[in-house]
Amino acid sequence: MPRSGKEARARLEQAALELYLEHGFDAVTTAEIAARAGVTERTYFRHFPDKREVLFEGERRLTGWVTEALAAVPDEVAPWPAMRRAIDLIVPSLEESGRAGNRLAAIVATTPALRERAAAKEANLVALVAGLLVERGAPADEADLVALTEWGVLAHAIRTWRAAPGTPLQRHVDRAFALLGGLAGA
Amino acid sequence: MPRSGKEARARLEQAALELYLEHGFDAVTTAEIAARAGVTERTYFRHFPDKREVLFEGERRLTGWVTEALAAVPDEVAPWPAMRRAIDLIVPSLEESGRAGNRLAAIVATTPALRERAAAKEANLVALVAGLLVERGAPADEADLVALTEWGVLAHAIRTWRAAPGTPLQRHVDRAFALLGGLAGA
DNA sequence: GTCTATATCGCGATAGAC
DNA sequence: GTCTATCGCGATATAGAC
Repeated sequence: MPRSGKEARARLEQAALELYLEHGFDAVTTAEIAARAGVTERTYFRHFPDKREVLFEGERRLTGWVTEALAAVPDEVAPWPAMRRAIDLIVPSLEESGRAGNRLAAIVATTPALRERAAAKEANLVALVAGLLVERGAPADEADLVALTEWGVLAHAIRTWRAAPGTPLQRHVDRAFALLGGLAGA
Repeated sequence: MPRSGKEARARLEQAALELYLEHGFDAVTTAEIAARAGVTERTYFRHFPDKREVLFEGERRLTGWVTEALAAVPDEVAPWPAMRRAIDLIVPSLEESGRAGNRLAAIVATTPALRERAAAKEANLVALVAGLLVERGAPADEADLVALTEWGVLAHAIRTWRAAPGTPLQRHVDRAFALLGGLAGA
């Protein structure tokens, strides 16, 4: 058996995803996940703090994308358009991970405990974005509002995209921003 | 000891709030809460599905306020201004429950498990609002975006209000909407 | 109301990896 | 040899079944 932590971690992720899809989140025990991954239950908890977290590795990648995207926008750009540009930058990555995202969303949507975790992750992301905007020189007040609103728009666009996957995500994003501009500007 | 369910429930709430404040959420067991409330642990779980929910009774009241407020706005009013008016209607109630809200926010902010629950509650509220807007005749798409954005603005205003409690909440709300209008409209 | 499953975590020992 | 991941065992508390 390979001793490298990475492999064990990857096998645990894979095993968890399969089992959760097969039997539903609630019907699966951490012991079963560990068994399928070929490690002990104790090892599971060394890699992941609880039964849920194993599903949110993709979310960690997302935080990386957001950070990079915002860093790629010149500091002179004001918070609102800066975040707007950052969103355009991460849209292609989001579009690529569409399949995996859908599969995950299906499990999460049906399980209250997972929806809680997902909601918290999103809140953390918004807080992260607000912090990054403040680092760029934005007032805390404005940074908070911009992060909250624009991330909300992106999340909304992703939802409408899932409902109409034929259209590119970027189109949905543009449409959502235009709609909001018309509503909030008046 | 009164056997009426309501009283027991209220004592459980009180006991939980005290114990969580005294020792922190993690250091308190449901058995201790039940003991202080003078009931058995089993009774705790009859009233609340888990260790966290006992803290979110206020949130339930909030959903009631929101529903009533939206119902009080004539159906002819378009989604965005309707929600805007509904927010103005619930601001006084929010302002009254300011103290309790602050005490609760302090516990929640320091405990990841509670922040998860709070984030999920907020997401549920947004979904509820979107549903109500759809019932009023709004397209699902627009309803989702309006609920998300305007509730976000309100949440933002509550945050800035907590940071500057001298100013009335309504002032913070108006300011936040004006700020968003300037940002998103351009 | 009792009983039990199971998620979570602490600790000392062991065994691959470098 | 020194890490560091894993193992094996045990303890506790939440949550749900009967």
